[in-house]
Amino acid sequence: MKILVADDDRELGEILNLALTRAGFDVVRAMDGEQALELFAQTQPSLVLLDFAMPKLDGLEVCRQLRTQSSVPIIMLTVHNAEEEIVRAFELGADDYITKPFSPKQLIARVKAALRRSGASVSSALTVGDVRLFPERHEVLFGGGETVRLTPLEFRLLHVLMLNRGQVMSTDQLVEQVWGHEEHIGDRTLLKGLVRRLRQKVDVDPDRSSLIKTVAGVGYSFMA
Amino acid sequence: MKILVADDDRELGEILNLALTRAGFDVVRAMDGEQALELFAQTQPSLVLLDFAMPKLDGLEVCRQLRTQSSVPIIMLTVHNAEEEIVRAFELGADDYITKPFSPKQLIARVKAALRRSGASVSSALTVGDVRLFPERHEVLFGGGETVRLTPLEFRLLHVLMLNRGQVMSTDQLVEQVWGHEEHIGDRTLLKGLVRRLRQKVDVDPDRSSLIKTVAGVGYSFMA
DNA sequence: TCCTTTTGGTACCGATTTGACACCGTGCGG
DNA sequence: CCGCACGGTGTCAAATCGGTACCAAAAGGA
Repeated sequence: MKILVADDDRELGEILNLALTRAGFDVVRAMDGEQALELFAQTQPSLVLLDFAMPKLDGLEVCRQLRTQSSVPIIMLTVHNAEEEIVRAFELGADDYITKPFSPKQLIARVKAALRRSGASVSSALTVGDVRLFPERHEVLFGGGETVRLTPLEFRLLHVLMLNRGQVMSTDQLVEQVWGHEEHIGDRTLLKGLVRRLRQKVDVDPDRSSLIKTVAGVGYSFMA
Repeated sequence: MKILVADDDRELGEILNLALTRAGFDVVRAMDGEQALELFAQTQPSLVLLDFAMPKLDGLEVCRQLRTQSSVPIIMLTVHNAEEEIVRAFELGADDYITKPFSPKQLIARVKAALRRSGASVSSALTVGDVRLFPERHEVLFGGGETVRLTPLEFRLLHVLMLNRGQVMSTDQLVEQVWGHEEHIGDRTLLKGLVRRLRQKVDVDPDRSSLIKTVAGVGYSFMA
């Protein structure tokens, strides 16, 4: 279970890191607000710990922006007696807050509680190489950050291929999983067309060989 | 989400009433301690705000009696420096206290925090970006302050979309959740019409792109 | 009741997506 | 050398999809 920690205080960050790691979480660290948003998009954590005071973008702004795209649990870290900040944070959709200083024990308890409340709304981002696919958003993101618009069938094909990365999928398997039913089995024409259109969108870099490898006489596989 | 406010000070009560209503809560008012107990039994609120000084039964006594029958969150309202009262209130099972005078923002934050601790769903008001939705009133409030009235179906659609912010909801999912059951599944016509009407009301700023993003071939998602 | 609001439904337009054809080059076996 | 199977490409028509306008039925309030 991944947790994104956004805090510019190196020392505090280390404490958080240690406590969370010891509790069995994977920690991803951001040192400022911009980086936090970036890492969120990349890593799709299950929970976010946000410090209020941060360079570039402060915690409130990060919170606001995260809330426009995700309902991930957000816990704010704040200094004592900052009522005003806390109120704003709740208004912007934060789930909880912890005042510094706090005990690691308390932190873990809050984190677990927030995760429990959020149910199992874990994001299932699929990453292969520098291609990331978000099923719940129907979106594909490249390492650089560019997104590609895919049609429903293109998306399903890519999804299937990425779920089975490295493995060769026979044409029949692919046809069945993409189109869903028997009628088209045995017909390679449709798959040919679809693979072509998908390659045009996905193979951004014309130098490198296609991400979708053809295995002659069998089918296709994604990446090597 | 209902909140019982027990306070004999008419002016203060109005402030409380307004602040809570604006935050999306339903307010039930009691003018004295007896009435508070009575209304509690009748309306079963999710939280109780209790003034210390009240006719018939004072706040402490009401608190004590409520605790014999319910674990509802209780927040006491007290004048400044009434240490003794505060200690007694906690002993009798109060969850939090607020000293008068207080800001509406602070009040809301405390109320939400108490509700959250109690395990109830945080707030009935749903905020995404600068759009806030009030379930009970079938109304949305924008950052600027303008409100828009929604019809029941429009409201349900927006509610579902906001609850799943950032995620793409398929047309079938939406149809099922808005209309309730199968009869209409597979029919996009109704949804088209509803989305259009909702957009007309919600997309106040004609410059910006619609808050309701259409994901071609799949469905819609709510973004700010 | 009458009038207003809300909802269901039809028709049409333009854009996108998809299915389907014919054709091309390559590699292989006879 | 020829024919053939296979995968890739160009192209295009048909189907689908989303948006809009408009209207009629249904529901709700005064």
